[in-house]
Amino acid sequence: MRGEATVLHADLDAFYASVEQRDAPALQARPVIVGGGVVLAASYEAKARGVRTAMGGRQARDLCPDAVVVPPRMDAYSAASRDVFAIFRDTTPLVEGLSIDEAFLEVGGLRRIAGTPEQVAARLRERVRAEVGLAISVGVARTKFLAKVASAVSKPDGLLVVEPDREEEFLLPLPVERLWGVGAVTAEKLHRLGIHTVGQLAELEAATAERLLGRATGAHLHALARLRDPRPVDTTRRRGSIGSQRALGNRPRSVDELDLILTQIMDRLARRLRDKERVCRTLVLRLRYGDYAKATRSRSLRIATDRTAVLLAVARGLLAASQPEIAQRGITLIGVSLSQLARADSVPPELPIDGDDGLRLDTVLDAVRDRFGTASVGRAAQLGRDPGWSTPLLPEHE
DNA sequence: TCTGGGGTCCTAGGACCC
DNA sequence: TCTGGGGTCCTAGGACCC
Repeated sequence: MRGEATVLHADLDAFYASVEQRDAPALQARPVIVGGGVVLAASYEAKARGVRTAMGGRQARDLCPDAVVVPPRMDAYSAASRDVFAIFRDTTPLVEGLSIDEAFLEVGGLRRIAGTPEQVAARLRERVRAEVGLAISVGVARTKFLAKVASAVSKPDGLLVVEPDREEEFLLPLPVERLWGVGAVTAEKLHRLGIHTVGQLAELEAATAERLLGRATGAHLHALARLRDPRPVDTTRRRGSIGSQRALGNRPRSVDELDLILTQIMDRLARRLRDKERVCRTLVLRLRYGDYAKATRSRSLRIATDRTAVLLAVARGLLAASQPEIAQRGITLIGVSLSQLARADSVPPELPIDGDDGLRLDTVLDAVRDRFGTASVGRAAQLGRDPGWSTPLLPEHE
């Protein structure tokens, strides 16, 4: 006995590009590409010409020379996302955000006040269109996974309900690439075994899938292919990490140049941390060398923090340790992500905040001034405006 | 294909503790 | 003194998603 189709997956269409077309009438009905070096988003007019997300800008312009290329306006997208999520939450309290432009909504309890899930979905689409000016596709199904596949199949500007007794008919003929979690590598492994459809994957023994794809991935994908997805809509999920990165191109970078970029990244990240009233305990430095091979270096602190100066000191230590490798191989990307996030108020405020064994704010300010000139001190002062940072927060062996 | 920027989850070895 | 099992944390890497 299967349950009812009460999960909505709502997914804005070509989100960044649609916001650009909404805000600039001249762009409407024209191919639009957001992002220069790499395609961040393409309007459906551009997609029709073969332009795809993550494609190199050069290739995209070759495919679609008359496309309008616009730089991303993250603030506008964040604002549009907030507006849409407000409508989600006005529809049902049971909203699980997945990314800036998509969410799951559980609407099973709304029948008496708002109608069937399909009626709720139709009204949601109308409201997003009327109040925010964007097209949104919605899939409705018994499970999150099926709802997500349904919204993807319904695009653009679609609504698709997968009734519980039609699930096999809907899912099994689809290519395995449609499974949420099957990318290029996994698809290739499956193809080598002659598996191209979800139905073929479902016919395997679970143990076979696990041997082929790894225990967790194999078991998970095999369960999805057999229509098993017990995950409920989870409204309590919070972000587990935040990060920031910069692609650098191929030219050589001096130690000072890298340090400046790292300082900017840490400044931004720590401010985001504080804005969200969160602290982090683990810092991961991400590098991509001249040959585009990736590496990570991480350090966990004894005590979670949101202090720019502490985090910057840790990041600088990791970067310094990587400097010989960077000098030898070159560097094309630097990034940092902060993880093991917790609520800021979970760290007792009386923790030691001003060590006496080095690393004082004024030392950092001096260093910043020496390196970048007095013009940078303003920002450096702001970046260290919270005086609470010290070596006691660093790992003991530092 | 000469390659963004933001995330999630899983694997695996070693340290360390009981 | 030696051996063992179980659990957690740290670090590094990889696949995948939008």
